[in-house]
Amino acid sequence: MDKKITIYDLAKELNVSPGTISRSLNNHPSISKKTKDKVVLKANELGYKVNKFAVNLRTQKSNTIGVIIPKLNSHFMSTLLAGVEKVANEAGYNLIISQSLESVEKERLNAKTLYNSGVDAILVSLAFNTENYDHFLPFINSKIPLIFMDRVHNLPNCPTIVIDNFQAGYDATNHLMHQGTKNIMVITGSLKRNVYADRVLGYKEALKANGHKFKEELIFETTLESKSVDDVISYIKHLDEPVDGLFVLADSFAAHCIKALKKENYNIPQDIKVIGFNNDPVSQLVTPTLSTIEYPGYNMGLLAGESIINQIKGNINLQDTNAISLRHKLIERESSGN
Amino acid sequence: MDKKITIYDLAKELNVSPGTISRSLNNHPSISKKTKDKVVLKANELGYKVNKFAVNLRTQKSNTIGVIIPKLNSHFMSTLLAGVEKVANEAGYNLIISQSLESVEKERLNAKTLYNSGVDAILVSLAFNTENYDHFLPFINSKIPLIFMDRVHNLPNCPTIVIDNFQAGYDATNHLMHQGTKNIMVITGSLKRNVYADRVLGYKEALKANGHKFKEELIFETTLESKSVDDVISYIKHLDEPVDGLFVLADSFAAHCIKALKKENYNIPQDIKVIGFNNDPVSQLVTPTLSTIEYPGYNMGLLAGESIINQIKGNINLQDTNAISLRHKLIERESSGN
DNA sequence: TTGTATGCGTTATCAC
DNA sequence: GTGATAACGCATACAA
Repeated sequence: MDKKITIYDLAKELNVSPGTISRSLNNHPSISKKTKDKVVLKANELGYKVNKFAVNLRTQKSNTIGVIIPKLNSHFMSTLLAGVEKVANEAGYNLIISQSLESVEKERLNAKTLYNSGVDAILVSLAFNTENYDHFLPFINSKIPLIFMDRVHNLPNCPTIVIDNFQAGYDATNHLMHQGTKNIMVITGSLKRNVYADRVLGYKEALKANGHKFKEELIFETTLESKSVDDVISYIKHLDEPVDGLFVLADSFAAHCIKALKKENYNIPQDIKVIGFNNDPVSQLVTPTLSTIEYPGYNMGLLAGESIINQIKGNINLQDTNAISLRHKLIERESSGN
Repeated sequence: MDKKITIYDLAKELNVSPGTISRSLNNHPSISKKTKDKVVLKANELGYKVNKFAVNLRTQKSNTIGVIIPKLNSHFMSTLLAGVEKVANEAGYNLIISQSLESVEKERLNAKTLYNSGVDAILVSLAFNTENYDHFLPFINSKIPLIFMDRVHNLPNCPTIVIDNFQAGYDATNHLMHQGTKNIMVITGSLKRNVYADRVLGYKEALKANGHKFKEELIFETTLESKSVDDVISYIKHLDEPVDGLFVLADSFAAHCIKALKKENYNIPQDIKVIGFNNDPVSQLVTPTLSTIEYPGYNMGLLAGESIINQIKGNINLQDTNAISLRHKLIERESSGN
């Protein structure tokens, strides 16, 4: 375990050539079973371990997949990542994970670092404020597979994995209206991001379908961080026409809103019906329990992992899989009940 | 952006030797500023980018830190990781993250993979059921820095970063008793892990200090997964002497317990006072809000990152930092009130 | 089926 | 202050 032993050592030890050692270890078809067995045995005996650095240099591959996500410590993201990790791991790939912390600058830096690290592929979920996508060009130009997950953007040859946010927004809004709400406010994250923008579009469409008029002042854009709750509440309190429905595009923030509203003596769901998004564990733990849209984070991760590995290995038809859309589901709980 | 350009290309282009290029790019002191500038300029012009694979092979370093944690999708772990990532990133290190999913087998596999990947160091938080630590030996023998975070074990030359779980357990129990509880039950994760075992020790000590007798049947070991809540509740219901205090060693599980108890018509905190652990966001969102022990996950991550990088760079005295203990804090909320 | 030889792109040791 | 040159450890094209 002290000195590093190489294929040359094995070669000397067994009186064969280094090439034979290399081929044996890689299970190359042209090597006799006898030789292979001999080599593998000796390798184990001497505690041989391939030098990945050399392999990487030789093959110009790293067996590594880069990941850029906004935040590690959100339930959705870490669940998604757990899915990616599972698949990647089983396929023998390592994950290099970096977070943009919702800032383009950091995202740009991360992209550069990952590119320079020589990742074989990259998985991205965009930051709140990304509007320019040039930092992904190196990957595209170098034909390094790039897949967007959840927070996506259309770039040539970059598949996307999403849910139908438009339909989900529609479903949530529709549900609230069926429960009798007339004046539904939407609390959203950055509208630069498809996940939020599309849900808002769905919201608008649902209003229309139910014969309601869209009012700009009922869209409230925020960072969805807990500290912003007060802004939301005071905004709600000062609206001319009282809000009776709240569509919050993240469960964790919805939970904070519910808590703050209760403190202000609003009854949920009697005064205001609330629906969230994500089916975060917290949605079942708040009082009242939170209606929400189920969001298949883990499956999204699995799928992203599988897709990117297929792309690395080249066994995929890009045309076929330009956008994968997963199924969402409305979950009715107490916060939107009657 | 098409063809990869190397230091040889730059050398030819500028009529100097590859060595000079390399030195210039690495800001070697023996190179004249004039040459350096010239080289850097040309490098940018041609879009030169170092080949990390070659650098790694040459230096036998990867600028990469491996991480093994039980689960990505827990608030504490992802927060801790966010801290590590921040430090590592700033220091130019990449993180290769893998999860054991609370299984030794997977942990062992991950360790092997990371070792073979040639990580420069490794950060570990142990799985529930790890009892044999041989899979970490290769790192120790190869003098690859290894630091345990939170769920730790004492191995030679492997510093640990923890909180004082004994004291925290003591504090939590003591608090409950000061609130008037007489019969406190502990819901714990695997007692093979220091984080849980030490808290239970603290619990026992607090009992003793308050003149109470320890009863074995008041320790309930579980996976702390939400599906196990029913077992806990039915156990509680069938105890001879009614439980009036609950010390749950994870907030998320405590939240589930509270919910289940309320469903069984227990009043919290009147019938049973509850305290959790971690100060997970959910602790502020449940009703009643959950008393807990603040757990500095992010700081732990920062510290782990800093320590491991110091160790990689060799500027540290191992003796001095064999165990770093961070400060915890009791947070009193409604669930343990009067 | 196996051996030989070269190159992957750097860094580092000697020279000069 | 700069240039040659030899590793680093492996995979592979070409020979045999």
